[in-house]
Amino acid sequence: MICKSNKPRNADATKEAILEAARIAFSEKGIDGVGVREIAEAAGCNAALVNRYFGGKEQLFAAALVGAFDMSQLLELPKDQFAEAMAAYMVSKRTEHKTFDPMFLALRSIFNPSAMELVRQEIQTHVTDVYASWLDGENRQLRAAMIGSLFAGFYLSRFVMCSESMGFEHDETLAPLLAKTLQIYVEG
Amino acid sequence: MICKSNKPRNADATKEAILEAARIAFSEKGIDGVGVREIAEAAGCNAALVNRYFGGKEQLFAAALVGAFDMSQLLELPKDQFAEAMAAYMVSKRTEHKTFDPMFLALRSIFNPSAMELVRQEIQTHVTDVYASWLDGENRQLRAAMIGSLFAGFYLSRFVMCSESMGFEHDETLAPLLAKTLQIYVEG
DNA sequence: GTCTATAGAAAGATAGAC
DNA sequence: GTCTATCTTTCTATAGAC
Repeated sequence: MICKSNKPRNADATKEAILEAARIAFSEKGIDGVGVREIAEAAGCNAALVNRYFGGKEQLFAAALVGAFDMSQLLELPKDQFAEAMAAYMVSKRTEHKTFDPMFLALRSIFNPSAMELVRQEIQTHVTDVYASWLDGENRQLRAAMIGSLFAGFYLSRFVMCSESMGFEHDETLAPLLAKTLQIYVEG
Repeated sequence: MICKSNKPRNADATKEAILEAARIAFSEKGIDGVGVREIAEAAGCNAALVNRYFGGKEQLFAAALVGAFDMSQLLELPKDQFAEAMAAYMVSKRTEHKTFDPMFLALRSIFNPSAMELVRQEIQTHVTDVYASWLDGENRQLRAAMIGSLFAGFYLSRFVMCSESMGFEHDETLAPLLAKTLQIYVEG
């Protein structure tokens, strides 16, 4: 039996283990679909420590969200290659169980009002604003938001709803369709 | 005080009241965000009747989903007017509290595995298949799914996440952007 | 630093009274 | 046909032992 008696351990290590377990659990089930007991168990510690170190479930979610989105990779490309590259990235993306997935982290908790506000701010600052300042021309914020919106809809259809019509066997026709769409938002 | 003693009422009327209350409650909070007690209260009856008449919460959700999607309006248009008309519809769409909204009904419950399966089938049959058979050319299923995906992403950004960048003040620039995107899927 | 134990609230479902 | 009462489970959060 593990974790039965008081462990002589490092608080930072425990805190990090809880955070990592939370990122995975929230990605998989959303903030309302997982309990602190479950997260604590995955982290190999007691549920009381979750509240001890993070103050509560909502604050744990906020901590899990910090730095989740990193857009730097794709935005290093020249603008005339972006649409095709992002389309290729989208169709090649796969999801695995029991892993941290920023898009799932955001999507699966977006209907919880408190979590939604946290997600909204994080995405605005670390996704939309970043895309907007990378774009040229008019209506950058709007076009940046449309890129994010397209990605979210795609994720929903393909990985959440598991629509047959968007299955992996259609990747070769899907990619150019996505690229054309993205090109509209890049051009403005 | 209302509904305190046994009411001499019609079972069909009660059942219908529960169903209507469920459509609104599920649209607003999703299947996991609302309890049967709350739905029963809105319907003006007792919580026990929900299970009595529908068998349980999940079956109530299934009943609420039946016939929720009706795409016939937009598909009466000629194909060369569709993209613009649908874009206009999308930007003009508003949501009110305490109303039945099919898109919210689907979206807000899609992360519940049982509800997701029901939603998936309903959308496949009554949305994607309908669009697909209306479209011409190759890859109809995929293009139809992309139209739905775009709509879902738009709904998420604008009405769920309430992104500033997609606020109503941008409708005039948003509409042509959506229309161009939709035109890609109509043309194929 | 970590755990046990429990308070307190809310949920889904059901048996049975009226 | 409708309601009351209750069983059972599950959840967040916390007090306090070790």
